[in-house]
Amino acid sequence: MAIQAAQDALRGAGLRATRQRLTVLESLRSREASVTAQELHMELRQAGEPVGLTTVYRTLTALAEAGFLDTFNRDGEQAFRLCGNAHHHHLVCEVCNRVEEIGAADVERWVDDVALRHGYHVTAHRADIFGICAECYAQR
Amino acid sequence: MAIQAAQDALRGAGLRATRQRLTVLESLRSREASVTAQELHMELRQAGEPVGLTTVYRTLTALAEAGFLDTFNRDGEQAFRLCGNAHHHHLVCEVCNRVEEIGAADVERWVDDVALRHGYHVTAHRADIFGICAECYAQR
DNA sequence: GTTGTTGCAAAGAATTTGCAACATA
DNA sequence: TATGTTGCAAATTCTTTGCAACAAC
Repeated sequence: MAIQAAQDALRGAGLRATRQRLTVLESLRSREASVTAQELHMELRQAGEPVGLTTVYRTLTALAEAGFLDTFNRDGEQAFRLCGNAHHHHLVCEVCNRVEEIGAADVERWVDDVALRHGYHVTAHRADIFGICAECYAQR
Repeated sequence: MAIQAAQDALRGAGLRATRQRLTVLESLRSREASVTAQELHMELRQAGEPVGLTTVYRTLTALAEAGFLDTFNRDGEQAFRLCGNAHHHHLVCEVCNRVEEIGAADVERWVDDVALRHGYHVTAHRADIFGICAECYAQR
């Protein structure tokens, strides 16, 4: 995502393209792992591009609501990761927090089937696999 | 779960069968929805069987670790629900928090398949469907 | 009796809110 | 310039811990 693209993305979501938001987006862009607000805030501070903790929280929440970020629950703490806009599922490394998006037509079929049988009106679903990636596994 | 069964369950997990723990188990027993520690604490207080909030937290955590409870993340707050000991997935009503356990052989196959292809060593997986149950949907 | 458990009060940690200064469009 | 945004400090909320009294085995 170039700076231009990031600006467009923000504006598309009705958000002003401020330095802070662009900084957050840029930091998320090159990242395979998910991050919490606290982690991101600290990293930006150490990188000399400080953004207030409050702003990090607000930015991550806004981006997630706009559909730019996926959210994960990491031991009570909320973690975020940039994602495409399409629906997908995840393969998460519990050691390095890397997140891979995986397609899952099989799962979609299963979801529809189960909901139909139980008379539920589906609003969302989630299918994540947690494990240790090959790299982290080799280092133990 | 009779009182005797509850006592056995606790002892099996290396936990003493105290009044508080039996009260919590009994309250979970007849419940279709998940509950948070705060909710359960309040309900017990109103029911005239008070258990300290700290104890509710500790009991729910211990029971979950022992495999008696499933845990859910309800908007940042942790919710619990009694479950069988076997592995399973969930169909969750977002209005009344009712949780139905659903088998998912299809999902298990998908999990193994994806992990294999990505070289991951699976530690856990989760597949939940969120929606509105027929009952709640009718009342809107 | 010994050891695990309880529950209060206090501490901790993540997240949200009020509000005045400020930046974007 | 008008309105959205920032960031500090303070408030909230969920959860955990220290510790002395207490209950289960």
